[in-house]
Amino acid sequence: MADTDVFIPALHKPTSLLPIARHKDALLYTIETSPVTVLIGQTGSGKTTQLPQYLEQAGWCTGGKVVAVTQASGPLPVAKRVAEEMRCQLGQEVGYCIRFEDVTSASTRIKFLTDGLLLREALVDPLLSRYSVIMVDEAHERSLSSDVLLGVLKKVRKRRPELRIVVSSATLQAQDFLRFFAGDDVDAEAAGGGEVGGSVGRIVSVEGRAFPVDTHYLAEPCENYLERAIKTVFDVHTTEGEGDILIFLTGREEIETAMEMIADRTPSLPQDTDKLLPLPLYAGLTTEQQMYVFEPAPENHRKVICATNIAEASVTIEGIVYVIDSGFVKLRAYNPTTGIETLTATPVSKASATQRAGRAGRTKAGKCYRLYTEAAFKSLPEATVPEIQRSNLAPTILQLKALGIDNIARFDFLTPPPAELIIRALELLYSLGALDEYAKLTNPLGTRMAELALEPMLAKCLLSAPTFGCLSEMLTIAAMTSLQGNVWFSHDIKKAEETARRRFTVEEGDHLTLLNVYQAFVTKGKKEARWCQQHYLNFKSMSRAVSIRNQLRRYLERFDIDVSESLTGPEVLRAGGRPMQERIRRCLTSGYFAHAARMQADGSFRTVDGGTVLHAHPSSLMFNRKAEWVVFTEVMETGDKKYIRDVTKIEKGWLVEYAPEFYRVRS
DNA sequence: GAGCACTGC
Repeated sequence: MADTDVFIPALHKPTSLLPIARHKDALLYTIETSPVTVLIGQTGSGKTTQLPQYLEQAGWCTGGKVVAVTQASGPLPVAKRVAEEMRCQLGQEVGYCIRFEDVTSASTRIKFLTDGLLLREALVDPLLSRYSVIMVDEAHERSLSSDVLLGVLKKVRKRRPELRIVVSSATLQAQDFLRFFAGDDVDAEAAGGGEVGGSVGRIVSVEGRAFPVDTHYLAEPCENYLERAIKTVFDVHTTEGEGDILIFLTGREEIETAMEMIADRTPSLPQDTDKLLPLPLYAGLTTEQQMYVFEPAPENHRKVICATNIAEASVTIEGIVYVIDSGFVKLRAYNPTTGIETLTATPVSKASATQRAGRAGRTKAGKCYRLYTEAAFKSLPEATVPEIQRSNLAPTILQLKALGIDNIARFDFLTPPPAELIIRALELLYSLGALDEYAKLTNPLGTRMAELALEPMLAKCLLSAPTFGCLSEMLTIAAMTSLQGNVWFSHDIKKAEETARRRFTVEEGDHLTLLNVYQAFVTKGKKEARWCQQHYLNFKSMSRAVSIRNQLRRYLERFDIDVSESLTGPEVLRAGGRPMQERIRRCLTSGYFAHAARMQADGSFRTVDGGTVLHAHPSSLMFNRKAEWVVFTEVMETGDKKYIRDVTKIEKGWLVEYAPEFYRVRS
């Protein structure tokens, strides 16, 4: 959760002491004379907070121009700090922009925003003409949107030679970025390291302010890293000095096991030693639950934070002196042949392992214990495979098309995605009617789908809803399914939660149930937190659904689509007397026909081609109900099972009715 | 019987 960053104590140190201050003149000179600057700046160098201020002072904001800094996540804390340093009110000279919050004004000169948002701005202003400098922060993390943004900026630069691009990166990938922007430019190809460069770009290095970290490896590979991690915790605790411990694990289940193991073995500690305080940290926790890891340990206690990858870059905790690295991370990948996403524990990259170790050296010299051998470390890949090479590219391609980039194969990707990913995405977009047979964006369907902040299949449902007469309902369903599973409160409550959920159940499936939940929330629940608590619903998620729904409604109004708000009562939905629920299910079929499956005698499902066995996710109504044909919003493979989420009953005939071509090809 | 991390004019 992005707003956890709010709890990180600000580093109120004189800014003149930050390492970057010594490089101010050199940096400004490089940016002045070179269109692209790759800034190598370690954590604690001050690059994100100081450089924008230097640029503003140096006159890069004259004539109403703006310096933009894109962040992978949570621009608010950085913007807040810079506003404090500049002694201005947030939203005036310094502002930020996230999905539902535009805290900027006419006087904003430095704007922090997410890279996804800047890409969306390019839809309206393709040359991003209000910006004099665009800094892409943490570009080495290689998120899908920052990669696409860099490709777009490369194009923009050719038509706006005065634009300055700053790419902030870790050491490892700096040359790649420079080479990318240099393109065919022979000059820059010769660019060496350090502070030299060619005509297009230069690299500037700013040292960080981290303490040394002493890294330890296992002599022999271990069989069970969880067991080994716990042993290491107790070894550190009994033999090493003060300081908290951070363990990198792969997921919630592992974290819970680790915490139990620590608690179980704590009694074996000698009476007079300090106690261990195990704390969990993963994205699935609420903001309140995450807060504990930021609080100092009570007297005579040592914190042991059991975290997922969230602690690698997104969340910073002060006071960590010992890091224990399992060497694994769960990564999402997309299989273009089956169209199924997988979530599997994978060995980390060297870059990741280095970043994890660095977390031990933020307050003083620290130690990192890697639960694998040095040989194993040496055989790790240098960097994680960039998202763009392992994602469903349908949303990305739709966006690129909307930006006027028609030839996707020739688009300048930092690293090109595999052809199969592009082909699969083009096929899907064609079958949805977003692209024509020449792979051109259709109008109005394709252009509207690209503008909606929804994944393509859902966007298609929403845009075809008026013809089914269920627009208001589909707006709600689109908002609710975009939340991705945080609607119900955690499953430890079990029985009570099941009973609560049953009140909202609509037999035809999860989508209609979610619609029912939303309608109850805004009517009976009066959008109140207390009502949510009574019904085991996540108030934050429900409020977010309201925001998303409003945003989607505004899009539709802009498309001149009539949005009359005639919410259907649950009685009508449940009566089953065909009207609304059938129209909604037909509408869902018109967008999710590629996600259809048939239930087998044993309760599992098979895809239409019969090739893949799927299981209803235990959070789905269809987990313990009978259906024949269904459509679903998501399929994910974890462990050895493929789970479908948000499942709704349909009629077989509807598939052919709404996707004749798609199903003719396959039969 | 159960999901890494972010995010969208």
